[in-house]
Amino acid sequence: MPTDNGDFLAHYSEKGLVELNFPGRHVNGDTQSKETMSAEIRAWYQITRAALHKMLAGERVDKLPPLDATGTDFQKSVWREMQKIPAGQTMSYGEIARAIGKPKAVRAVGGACGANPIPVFVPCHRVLAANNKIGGFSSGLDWKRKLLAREGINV
DNA sequence: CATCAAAAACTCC
DNA sequence: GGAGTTTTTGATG
Repeated sequence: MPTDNGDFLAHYSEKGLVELNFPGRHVNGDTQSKETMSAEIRAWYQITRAALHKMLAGERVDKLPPLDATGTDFQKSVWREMQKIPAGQTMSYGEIARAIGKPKAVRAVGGACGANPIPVFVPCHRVLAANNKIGGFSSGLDWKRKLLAREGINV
């Protein structure tokens, strides 16, 4: 999946987008050409690519493919909560923890963010530490800063 | 399978 | 700096 920032790699199941990888972390082996994909996945691919371009351009994304992220109940709660963060805004790990009803699970929230298989669409980059510090990012802090800058957020 | 220990992208004093 | 909370993960019996 080519973008202005490199080639992303998407994984799909029968139910939707399972995983999205940043450029440079390619695990080759079981990639498929567009020709051998089902029509359904080709459609998702188009939507995914369009949404990705909008994200990288800092525009609001109106359409996303179905997401089929796998994880524990706790992780899915965290990811669901993060998807509710509007573009251009941030939350702290503590706020996420409160939002899912476990105010003291802040540390665990950090872990769930790190386990997020679909960065950008599940906007873990909009989650900062409590004192407005950048925290960490699984695919590199450069990406986090870049994505935040695109949305007009400065750290 | 059940249990235990250790670690984590945090927070608060 | 250091202690505290929750969850996940890998080792062990």
